[in-house]
Amino acid sequence: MKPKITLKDIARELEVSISTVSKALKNSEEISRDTKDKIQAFAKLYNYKPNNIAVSLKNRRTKNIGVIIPDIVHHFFTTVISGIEKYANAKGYNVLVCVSNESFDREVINMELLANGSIDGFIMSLSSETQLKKDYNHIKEVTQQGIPLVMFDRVTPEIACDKVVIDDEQGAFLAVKKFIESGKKRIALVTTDDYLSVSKARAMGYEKALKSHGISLDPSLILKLPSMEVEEEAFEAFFSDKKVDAVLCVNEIFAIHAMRLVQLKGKRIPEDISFIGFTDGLLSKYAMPSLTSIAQHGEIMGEEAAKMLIEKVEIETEEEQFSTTVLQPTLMERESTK
Amino acid sequence: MKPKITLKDIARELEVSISTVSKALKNSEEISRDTKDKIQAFAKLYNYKPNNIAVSLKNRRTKNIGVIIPDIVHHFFTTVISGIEKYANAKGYNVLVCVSNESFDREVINMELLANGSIDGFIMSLSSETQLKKDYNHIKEVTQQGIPLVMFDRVTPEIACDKVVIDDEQGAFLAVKKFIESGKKRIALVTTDDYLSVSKARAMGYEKALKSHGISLDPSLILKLPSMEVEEEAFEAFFSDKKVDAVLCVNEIFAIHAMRLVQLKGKRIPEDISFIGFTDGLLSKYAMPSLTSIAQHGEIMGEEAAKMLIEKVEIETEEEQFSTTVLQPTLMERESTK
DNA sequence: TTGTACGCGTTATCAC
DNA sequence: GTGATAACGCGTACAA
Repeated sequence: MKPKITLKDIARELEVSISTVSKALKNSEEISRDTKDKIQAFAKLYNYKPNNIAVSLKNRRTKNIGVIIPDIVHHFFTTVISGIEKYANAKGYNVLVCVSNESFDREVINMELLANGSIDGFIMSLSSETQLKKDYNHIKEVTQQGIPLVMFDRVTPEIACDKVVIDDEQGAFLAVKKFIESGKKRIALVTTDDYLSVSKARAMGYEKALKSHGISLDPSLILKLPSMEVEEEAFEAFFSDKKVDAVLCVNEIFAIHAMRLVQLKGKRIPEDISFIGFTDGLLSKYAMPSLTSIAQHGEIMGEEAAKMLIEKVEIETEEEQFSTTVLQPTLMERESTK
Repeated sequence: MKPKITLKDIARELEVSISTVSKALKNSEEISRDTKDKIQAFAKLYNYKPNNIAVSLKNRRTKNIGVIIPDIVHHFFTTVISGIEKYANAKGYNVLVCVSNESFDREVINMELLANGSIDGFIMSLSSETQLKKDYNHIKEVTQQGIPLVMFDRVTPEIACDKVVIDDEQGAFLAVKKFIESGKKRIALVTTDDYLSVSKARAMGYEKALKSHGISLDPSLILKLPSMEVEEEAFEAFFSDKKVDAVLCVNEIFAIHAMRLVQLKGKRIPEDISFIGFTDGLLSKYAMPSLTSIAQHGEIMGEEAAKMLIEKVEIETEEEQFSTTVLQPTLMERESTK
């Protein structure tokens, strides 16, 4: 009920001009000690704070950064947001989060909305639908307008911008290597369709690791799900059918699910069958048995992305110099392997 | 590269006035078909979109809503955000998420920042530190400025505003009732210190259920942790010491942890000891055995909060009529009870 | 030392 | 039918 006070209000009340007030509050040398004191005291009393919107309009800088992610319920993305928030807040930026919900349309709508002045730059990870359609026009428009963009995790070579990813291929490689070194022979891969950039890279790491250890690839040991949804029957069929002694899953949910299934069938983990999953989240940590997993270091990824973005936002030059930061995954060994 | 085009640019290019352009793009009747066509075509060609910041400044409406949560990595809060986003986006609002990280100072900073014009209203859940300090001045200031506020989950009677909570007491009551009806006698409670509003309510439901079934309260069966961090030794001590046949935990992490512990001690779940946890998240669903839990319906909570907020934001009247929506928790029965 | 004037991009009112 | 003007709140170059 006491609306925010403006420069104008102070000026009227103290019978000075608006610019005097403005300068006084910035402690400008131009203004006399006396008037400064008077104005500053008054401003503090009424708790004056400049209106962000007006400042944004004037500076053409919002101090907001827009984050577009496919999903907020997945642990990995929330850790990335944490990292972004941490760095951005420290630099005085707010974070505007929009969720595309894996939908191309929502991604487009959100980006267009935010691009109209609400933010100084974007950090985003592609929705699966976008990766499927391979339609990146909405993103190209944004970059053409000169709005800085950093992509993370789910990226595409079609867009020239800064990127932060983990070495997914290397992550899968490490996992398979671990299996082989502990004597496993029939190593399965549970993944999603190749249109997801990360799944593709992980599949490549899987193949490469087998090859480099002289094990030939058996395509029947690869289970490809159409999306990130767990499909009960597919799992059931795959695991009753195949004889495998190790399983690499592209996310922890697949892994937990599969572990459950084989345990119900009376197999022991890790003696009969070992498991490794991507995404080192709570599920991995608290699973029974706990799941060895490939940490994607989401928080670091977020910090790094925010750092890259803010650098671009605050720099003046027009030079188009983009870089890709590749973070190294780490294998977190737990009970599901040995 | 090609900076955003403005009304002024169009006006200059087409040699008409700015106001003509503005009206033409709003399809005003005042403007002739011809000029409208010309202007609209030009605008579409150059992909004109009004600048949100300028519109906000003019309307004193940002179409942004600020969300302040203690933690973004916890599943419950992300489901709430999902619900908020869903409803808010449908109504044309953006969601600005800030994380207080359970810190009083960050909560204050974030609120003050957003309150200076960046948002039309707040949705928030108190940080634990704020509940501990019982200092709500930053929130009072915001409401006194006339900024609408909806609190959810962790609320306080000290602030007059709309609220959405679940009936935590009832949730705990349901859980304990379930235990008793399946023949359990020595029912433990694993909770946090009382300053967390929800923990307090849950403890009350626990006591009430025992009492109403003629079981006397045994304080030694209550384990109080100082925070939401798992304290290994405290768990260890509690579960080797006490003889209990059922455990209610105020969050799923406590529950999973405790289940792990007793399983390693050779107890069978649910035959020897049953478990129920709050927060029906992924951990509950995928635990071994899966955890019976009290669903807090975060998404519905978020939608409801967003609905209440946007109603207040869009209504003109000054009447101070606040309401509290109490959602009913649901018991999701899984393998950890029977 | 203080005040005037202008611009950021938009919209609404009023005059021509 | 079209355009000029003021206003939203702020900051700053320039004038007094």
